[in-house]
Amino acid sequence: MARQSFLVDNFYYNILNQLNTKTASLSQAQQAHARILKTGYSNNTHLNTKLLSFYANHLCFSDATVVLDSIPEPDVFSFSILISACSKFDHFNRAIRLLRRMLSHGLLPDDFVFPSMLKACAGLSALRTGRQVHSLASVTGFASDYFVQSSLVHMYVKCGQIKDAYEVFVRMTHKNVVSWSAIIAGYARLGYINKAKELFNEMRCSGVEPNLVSWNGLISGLHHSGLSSESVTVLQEMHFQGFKPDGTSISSVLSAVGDLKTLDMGLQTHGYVTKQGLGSDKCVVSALLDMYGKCGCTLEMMLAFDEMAQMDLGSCNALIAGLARNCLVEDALRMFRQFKDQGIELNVVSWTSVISCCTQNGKDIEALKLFREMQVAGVEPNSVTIPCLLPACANIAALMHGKAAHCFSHRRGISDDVYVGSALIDMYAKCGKIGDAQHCFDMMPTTNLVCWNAIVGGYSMHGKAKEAFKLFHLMQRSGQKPDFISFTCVLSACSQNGLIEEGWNFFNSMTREHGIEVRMEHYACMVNLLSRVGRLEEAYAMIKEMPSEPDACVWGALLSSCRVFGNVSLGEAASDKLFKLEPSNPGNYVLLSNIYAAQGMWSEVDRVRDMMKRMGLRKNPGCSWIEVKHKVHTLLAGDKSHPQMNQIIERLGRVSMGMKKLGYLPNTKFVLQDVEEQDKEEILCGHSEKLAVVLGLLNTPPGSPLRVIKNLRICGDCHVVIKFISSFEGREIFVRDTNRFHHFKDGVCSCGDYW
DNA sequence: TTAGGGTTAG
Repeated sequence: MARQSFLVDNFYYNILNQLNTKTASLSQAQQAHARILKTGYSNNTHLNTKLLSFYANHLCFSDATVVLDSIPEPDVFSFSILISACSKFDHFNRAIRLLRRMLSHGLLPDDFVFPSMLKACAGLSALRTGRQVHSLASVTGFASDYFVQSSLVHMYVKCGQIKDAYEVFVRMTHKNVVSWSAIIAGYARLGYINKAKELFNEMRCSGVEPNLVSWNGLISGLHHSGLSSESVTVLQEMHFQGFKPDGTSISSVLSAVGDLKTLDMGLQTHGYVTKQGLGSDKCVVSALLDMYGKCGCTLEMMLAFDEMAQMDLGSCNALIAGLARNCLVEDALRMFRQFKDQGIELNVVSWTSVISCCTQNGKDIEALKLFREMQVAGVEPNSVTIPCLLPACANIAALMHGKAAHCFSHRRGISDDVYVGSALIDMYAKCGKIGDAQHCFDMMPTTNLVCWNAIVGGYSMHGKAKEAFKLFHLMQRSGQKPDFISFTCVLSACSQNGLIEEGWNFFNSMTREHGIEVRMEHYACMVNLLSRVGRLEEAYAMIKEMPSEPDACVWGALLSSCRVFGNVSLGEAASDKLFKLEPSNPGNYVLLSNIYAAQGMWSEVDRVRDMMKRMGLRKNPGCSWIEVKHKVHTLLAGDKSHPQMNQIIERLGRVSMGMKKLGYLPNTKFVLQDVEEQDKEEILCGHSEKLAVVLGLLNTPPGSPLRVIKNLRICGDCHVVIKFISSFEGREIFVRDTNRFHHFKDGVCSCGDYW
């Protein structure tokens, strides 16, 4: 008996020794686990607790869950070990799932579980769950616990609910430097600089001296709220007060300096980093690269990267982002591949950076390929990756890929994220599925400005002005103030629908009622609106009164309508400006040429062609064909015995010959047949600039009937087409290029295989 | 096993 007891004790201590968190390896722990199961010790509370703790602190959450599952009646302590580890290592969703499980066992959290739970809610910005945890803490009497209160302040701050945070804070009977720092950082993070500074002084008056963390909280808070120059000032003040900036202070400030693009200060800070020996701090180095990248100093950035003492993933990511930021797309992709080939374990930030780089530079297919590669590499996309990927789906109308990303977000529990939700709304709207966009919006538990703008913009894109206005007003009633983007959306809806009165109301209320400065895009919408209804002179007057020099969008809007309404003189005026602003854009020349063609001014058409030749631009024969065909349409609709008819048909023949040489299909006969049977009209063109012409054909004045186009086959810039889907309601549209095929019918898009 | 500050992706 005594011998057996000795063996048991020996076994027990051996196992405990094997589970010593500091010295044991994972395989040792797994061996110990196997021995426990084999020898029937799986009911031993002490051993199970040790195992749980080991697995949880080594991030082996699935093994830890197996242990928890094996405990017949797990107690609060078992749960709290796992929950606190999940919180500590940022596995916040898992922590919340565990709390729910714990509650289902009839167990209530204690003063150890509550802070971990609140940290998880803070990390996820999960306000609703955070409030539930707060209620539970009140009911169970833990809401007055010192640690719980500090965690509550932090949770509300991270969820952007500063009033709730302050309410908890003022009720705290014992405020220490931790709670003070949390509330100060909170106010600073939300941009309340005066309140943050006031609280900072109040803390000192109450006898609590700020520490380095308090200062750093203020600095980073100000930077995050966009008050970068204030954050630099606070750093200087902190230095003056005798606090030596550490790596944390410098990382924040370097990021702020980058935003301010104050290279001088960046160089000085770099000097401080070297002098203080902070160059081995990984965050500081990443921030340094980021600063150089933001200041456009890619060479200095590369140099700083090469000088790095130790290879660091964060710095690799900062380098990729810096190259991408400076439009060095190929370099960014090359570095990414190089890091991968070197065996550096790229993380979600690396993959997201490079995907975002592709999406923002027109490499949509590449972005989708990288996303797939990322998943094959076993890197889990997150709530930042999805909003970076979705624009690629939207740009090429890859609805199936978009839907897959939606399902993925749903499975991973990130579809509630405001950025994911907004990107989904935008993707569905651009793929012609406004109903699905609305559904996504309706399903969002919390909405912010970005979500509202996405849905208002979606309806606007679809030409559904009434719905766009309704949501715009609903947004304001819900307490969300509109910004300049919201106004661009509603003004765009007005311009698409020729709603002059509403357009002026929105335009005038922007500054008067909302204090929002009118930007170039708002003027472009108004000029577009006025010109599309034929008020070309008014549009021109507005352009002349603009406070800043109009850009190509503004002049382009006028020129397009000049073509529609056949206004030669204004068209020439707009073209003159556009030729200076965009000398290499063939679309502008084509539009002017169209205006001349519509008037039978063929010598002028030739003059434009010569201009293009001189600029080295090739006018695609497809444009000429459309241009002439348009003229034939117009004439046949009116007087078939028009005196210019022969001239036009002759020209059409010449154009057709030119097209034939280049492998284009139509000939005179075909076109004339086509004119007689307008329902069978088919337009073929090659590149995106021609697409503008095709769309221009459809861009008839509001109120006039749109010509019916049954089949529209376009090769090129699909994104532009998708924006116009609403105009094609009830029609079939084919969008093709060498890699893919899209078919739109009744606003529904189906795509062919990509690769 | 519990609370506050940092860089790189939107």
